[in-house]
Amino acid sequence: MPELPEVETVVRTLRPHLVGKQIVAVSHLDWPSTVQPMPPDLFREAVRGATVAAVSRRAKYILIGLQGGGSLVGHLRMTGQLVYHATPTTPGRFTRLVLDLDDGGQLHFDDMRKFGRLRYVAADERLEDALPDLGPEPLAENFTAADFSQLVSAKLARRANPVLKAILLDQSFLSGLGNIYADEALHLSGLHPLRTLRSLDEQESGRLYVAIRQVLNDSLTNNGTSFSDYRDGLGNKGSNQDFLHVYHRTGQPCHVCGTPVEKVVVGGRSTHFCPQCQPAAAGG
DNA sequence: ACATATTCCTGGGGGC
DNA sequence: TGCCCCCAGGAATATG
Repeated sequence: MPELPEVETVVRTLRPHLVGKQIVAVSHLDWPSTVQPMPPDLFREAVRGATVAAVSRRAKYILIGLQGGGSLVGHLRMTGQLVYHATPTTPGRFTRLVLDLDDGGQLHFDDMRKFGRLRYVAADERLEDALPDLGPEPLAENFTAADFSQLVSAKLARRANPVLKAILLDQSFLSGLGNIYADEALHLSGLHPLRTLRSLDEQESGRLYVAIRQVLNDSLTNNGTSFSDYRDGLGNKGSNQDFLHVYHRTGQPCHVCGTPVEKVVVGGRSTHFCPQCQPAAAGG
């Protein structure tokens, strides 16, 4: 599942191959929902002739800025892959969209499950209006422990008290974490996923902040987690799946204490934790 | 405000 | 071998 480190890796690997290139045609588009809400014909028309000015990331969104101010806003969801091919390549079984570039290369959007999107946002539309409400970037240099603590306080001040797993998945609270890194961050910080936000003391909040940044940075170093479908912008796997501590390790020994990893469902999401390293709050 | 269910999708795994 | 069922899950949406 592409989360912040995976999307950032895609952006970094695509950028040198896309910036300055002109999109000469949309040569394949077999799933209209991929470019919704714009009808496929209008998408082809809007994108044809555009030149890529920049490739960046906001939360789990891939932003391809175009000269003239338009943008392509991509989200890989579960199984999406945005891959640059240096030479024309026959669309695969799961290729939903192909952009032909003026260097003879192509940008393929492959997506088995069809949840991914690559939307065109016109120059006269505000990019922030095209994106949902998104919390801070956890890896931003100016995002400090104090900022995180403030974020928690603000949430609590609104009479909210979600469980930790749920709040870490809430993109409007903090952006970029998904199921893998939420579980990994809670394990690294020694916090049970069903602890509530209000139950955190200052030290635990600090540990969680450090752990979030640690698991994301570690995964970036490993080019992301290729647990199943994730590939970078050149089609290569990451290696962070070899270093996960709890995610998808149900029943296997905790790397820290040897206790079998447990799995529960929180908010409809499978949640993995070590009952020894991540004790439940006293009293339940 | 939060929890839960539903929708979108399809490959793959478990059960028989 | 081959069904059927159900699961995986990010995010939007609806309902309690």
